Order: sequence, then C-alpha cells, then structure tokens
Amino acid sequence: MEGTEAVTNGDGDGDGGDRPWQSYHTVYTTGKAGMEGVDKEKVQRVVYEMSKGSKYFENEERKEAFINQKIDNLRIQYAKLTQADLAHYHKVADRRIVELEASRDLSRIWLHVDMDAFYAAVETLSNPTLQGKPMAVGSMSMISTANYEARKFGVRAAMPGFIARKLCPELIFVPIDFKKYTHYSDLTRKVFRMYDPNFIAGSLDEAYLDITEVCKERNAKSEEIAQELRAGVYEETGLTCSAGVAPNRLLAKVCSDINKPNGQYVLPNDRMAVMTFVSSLPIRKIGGIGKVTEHILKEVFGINTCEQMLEKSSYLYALFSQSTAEFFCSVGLGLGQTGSPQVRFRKSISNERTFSATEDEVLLHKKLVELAEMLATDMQKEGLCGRTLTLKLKTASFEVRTRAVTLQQYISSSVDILKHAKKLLKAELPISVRLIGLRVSHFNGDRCSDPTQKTITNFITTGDANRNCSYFPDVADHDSVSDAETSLSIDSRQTTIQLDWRDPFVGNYLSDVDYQSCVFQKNGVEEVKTSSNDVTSSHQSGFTEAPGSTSFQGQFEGINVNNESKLLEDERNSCSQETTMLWLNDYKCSLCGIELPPSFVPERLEHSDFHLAEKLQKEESRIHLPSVPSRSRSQKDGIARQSKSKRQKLSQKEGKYTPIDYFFAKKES
DNA sequence: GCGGATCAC
DNA sequence: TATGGTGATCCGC
Repeated sequence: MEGTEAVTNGDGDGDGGDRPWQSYHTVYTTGKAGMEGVDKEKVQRVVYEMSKGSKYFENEERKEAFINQKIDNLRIQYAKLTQADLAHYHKVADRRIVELEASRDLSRIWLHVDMDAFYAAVETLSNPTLQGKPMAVGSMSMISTANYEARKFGVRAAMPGFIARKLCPELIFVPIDFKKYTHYSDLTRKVFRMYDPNFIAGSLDEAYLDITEVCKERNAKSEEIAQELRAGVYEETGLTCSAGVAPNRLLAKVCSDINKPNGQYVLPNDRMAVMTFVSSLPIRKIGGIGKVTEHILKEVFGINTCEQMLEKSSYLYALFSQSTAEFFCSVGLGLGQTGSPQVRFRKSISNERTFSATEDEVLLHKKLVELAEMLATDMQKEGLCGRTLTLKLKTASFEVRTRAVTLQQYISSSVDILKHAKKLLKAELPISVRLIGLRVSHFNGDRCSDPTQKTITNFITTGDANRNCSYFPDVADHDSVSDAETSLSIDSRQTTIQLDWRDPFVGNYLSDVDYQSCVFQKNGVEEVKTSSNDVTSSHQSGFTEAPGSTSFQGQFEGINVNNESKLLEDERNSCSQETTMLWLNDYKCSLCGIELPPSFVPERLEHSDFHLAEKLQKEESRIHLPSVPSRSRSQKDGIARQSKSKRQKLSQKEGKYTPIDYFFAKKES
C-alpha cells in the first residue's frame, strides 16, 4: 500500500513472517476481567482471519503505519537530545515531581463501583434461561457486553458479533435495551446515594463515591463499607458488582478491576502502599492511557509500568507537552483526583448513524435530514442552543473527516441545523460514506428555552408555553389539550416540497430551506423511535445527575433575533418539542401504517405532505387562533391552502402511491 | 477556531 | 453481509 511500507520499529512483532496475525494490533486481547484463561494466540488469529482484506482492516493498517511513523519521529528526537537538554529537563522534571508530591492528598477515601458485565447481567436477570450460557448483548456488527461464559472464548465488548460467533459458535445474541439498563442503573444509584449523596456517576454501570464521611461516622473500615454497599446493590437489584477503594479516584478505578467479578480491593491511604502498588502496575491499567499511548511509551521510552514514568520523567518532559508529561508523572506517583468536582455542564451534543456505504446524494440528504431532526429534538429537550456545527463523515474506506462552521448566532432548530449541515456536506461531494454525524457545540451559556420563563415570542404566539397544540393523543398531560390548541406554529419552510429531489444540495427553492417531513408539535409525549435498532442511548453520564442543572435560567437576550421569520422560529423552538411523521422501522408510516420503502424518496415526501395537509385541514375546521399576530396568521393560512390543494391531488389517487414518473413530470412546479 | 486523534464506556 | 454511538480533550496548526 502506498505510503505504508513497513516501518520497522523493532518491537519483535515481525510483519511478514509465518504468523501474520501477530502484527495486527487489536484491542481485544489486552487483559480484561474474565479473560485470564483465554488462548490469546487463537483469538488473535481468528480476528485477523476474519478481518483480513476488509476495508476496516486496511484502515487499521494505515492507522498503525501512521503511529509507527510517529514513533520513529519520537525516537529520532529522543536520540538527538544532548546532555545539556537532558540536564535541563532533569531539573524541570524533578522540580515538578517534588511539587506533585507535595500536593498528595491522603485524606479522602474513594470507592469505585463497577457492575459486573452489566448489560449481560441485566438480560440474564430478565431471562434466566441465559444463565450459564455464553451470551453477548449487541448485534452481528457490534457487541456491547459479553458475559463471563462468553469471555472464556475471547468474546468481549467492542468486538463485532460476527467475529465473536466465530470464536464461540454457541454464542447467544441479545439485542441491546437501554431502558432496561437505565432502570437497573437507577436502582443501583439509590444504594450509592446512601453512602455518598454526591456520588459521581461515570456511566450507567459505574460510579465514584467519597466514603470518607461514612467511614468516620460509622467508625467503619472502608473494606466493610465496600462489602456492605455491594451487598446492598445485590439486594436491590440481584446484580453483582465489584469495588475498589483507594485514596483517589484514579486508583480506586484501577482497584475495582482487580478482583472482578463480584470482588473488591482496598488500597490503604498510605504513601508507601500507594507507591508499592503503582511500582509494578502496567500503564495500560490507568484510565486515559489507551492502546496508542501504551504503544508509544513502550516503544520509544521502554516504559511498561507506572514506576517507570518517574524514571523516564526527564525524557517525557523533553518530548511531550508539559501537561502530558505532568499527567504521566502524576501517574508514576499514584496521584489522582480527590476533590468532588464542581457541577459540569455538557459541552456538546451530537448524533451519528452508520449505514451501508453510499454515494447516492438523495440518500445522504435524507440521512442528514433525519439526523438534523433528531438532534434538534434532543437539543430542545435540554434547551440547548449552540453556534458551532460539526459534520462528521466516515468514508467507505473508514477514513473519518470532520467539517465545522461557527456561526454568528446560536441555533437549535432542525431547519437551521440542516441548512448549515447541507452546506458542509455539499462541499465534500461526491463522496462515498458509511456514517454521517452532526454535533452542536459552543453553547449559549443560558438555556435557550425555559418553559417557566416566558419569552416575548412564545408569549405572543402561544399565550402559554405549556400548552402546545398536539397532534398525537397526549397521554402525558390530559389537561393541556382540553380546549382549542393555542399554538399552530408550523413553519412554512417545513412544508415546502422539494422539487428537484435528485439534487438536494443545490440550494433552496421556494423558501429558505427544503424539508422532507412535516413536523408537528406535541408536548409531553414520549418520542417514537425512527427505527427498530435505533438506540437513543441517553448516556447517563456525570452531568445528568448534576444538581442545579434544572435551575438554570433561560434568557432571551443572548439570542440574535434579526427578522420576523427568525422570531417565529425561535418561538417554535422555545415553547415546544417537535414530532415528526415517522417511518417506523424506516418502512411504515407512523400515522396511517402505509408501507413505503426508504428508497421511495419522492413518494415519501408526498406522503408526509399528505398528512400535514390532513392535519392542517382538521385544525382549521375547529380552531380559532387567539392573539396571533396577523403576519404569522396569514402565513399559516397560505400554507394551509397550498397543502390542501396538494391533498386534493392525492385524494384523487385514493391515497395510493403516486407513480414514480409523476415526480419527474411534476418538474413544471 | 478547525481538524485529526485518542480515550472511555 | 457485517467493525457502534456519545462526549470529552489535546495537539498542531
């Protein structure tokens, strides 16, 4: 392959020999709990055989070559260091190590809890026949968690299912079900709260607890508290967990892994104990040191254990940034965070989807529309507005690209997201991609919407932000729709039919932005998933627990409102959530059940317009809009008329699909 | 501010 | 047949 000629780095892995699989560095054989008796050589061989020749594999090879290049460069720099250089960095490093040592805090006792094979354990709980059988939660593409029976075969998280099945033909696959895991996670957190009300949730299945106070109050050893907590978790959930106790979070995490599953390990708050512990600890066990960092530190500096970080500290300061070198040294000293962190807010929100690679622009556009809508919905749920939009693409050859814009104003609506996402994507065309993602960051310090605070616009148009018109039966709040709906803020842009659907990226036609689905409003109704395998993995990370996050006051001042239509749109964003007419399983209309395959793009477009027209007609016949400014009222009437005529066309065809040539002929506009 | 990369779960 | 999704951070421009 061009540019990837073997970069011999002398790590003894010899590429071309009779064991080619040894040079394929996967993450699957690094010692994880439950993998002790595994024949790593065999796993490595199977993974290699299954991957060899694939696009994914080729990309991994490119990445590996790139890292080896980097290693070679570092080695050259290393060799070039003069005595004077080294003397200098020796001083720098030593001084810093003394400072770090002085900052050591042995006053706190931290406990890290980690549920054992969490998803798999939950699934076994709800289906006991899985007990004792090798099982994995996930799909043929990706495994999230494997139970311990499966791990004996080398099956593990992040491994694609089809490889896992090769390793273990008996393997049972269970689809992922976040709702279930969230439920059990909540149960565990109830227990955690009793030991530290301010515990830090790392994810659904792990948490950090500062048990200093509990130990003091109850005059108990940390070991006893850990034991009791684990018993409590088991009692509450029927699930086992492991715990690690140490003077800081970094070490506590390492410790929880030591006697996994269903075990615990206590590292006492004693400097010597910590130093001894760290002296033989492989660096890969440290959170933040992954496959690549481990590789570099080993190949360039000969570092394998945390202790060696200190021995090589001068070189680390010479070749890495100060903050990186400092992190490495603190690891060598066994230091870690001991304070309870301040409340942290999320810094970005994103979504991405993988699909079979395509360069079909209509299809790509459709994906973009779906992502923009999902993202806008998520943002509105949290009242977020951001001004940086990032498009992520993964090409058919697994190369990842990101393209970003930072805007003058904050955005949150799907229309705005889509508008800018389209520009970013268009600049990359033509391209064959297998993944598209969107991310919004650079948030407005304030929440964009706060139902309790009336902005000018939602006051004018709705009178009451909590009473949105609802198309779907509102199961959550019966009071809200008892009388005539008070808002009918369907943006004209959302109803526009895109005429030249074969090139969705050429720009905007009748209006600002073309749009493929009609968007209705609802309030308090659980969203409908767009497809069966759609995992809205509402990652329960630390900040979701953050106290005070709900008390954040929304302010309108920060949002740049420049014209009337923007005003309308802000109103729509700030007072309600959106619901789209969805294609269930990407196939079936969520409103009438009619089936239309994804490839029928124009037909679908027409179909969603049909439903919009239907809705508008219904509402027109029974709603009188109070206190709506005349401008927006007339706009809405205009749309209604337009959509109604469309609906008549459709009804002439008795609601059947329109023949495809109709869409070609329709170009007259 | 952007884009690539790494990392964790 | 087939290698995920979300969020954070760091580095070098």
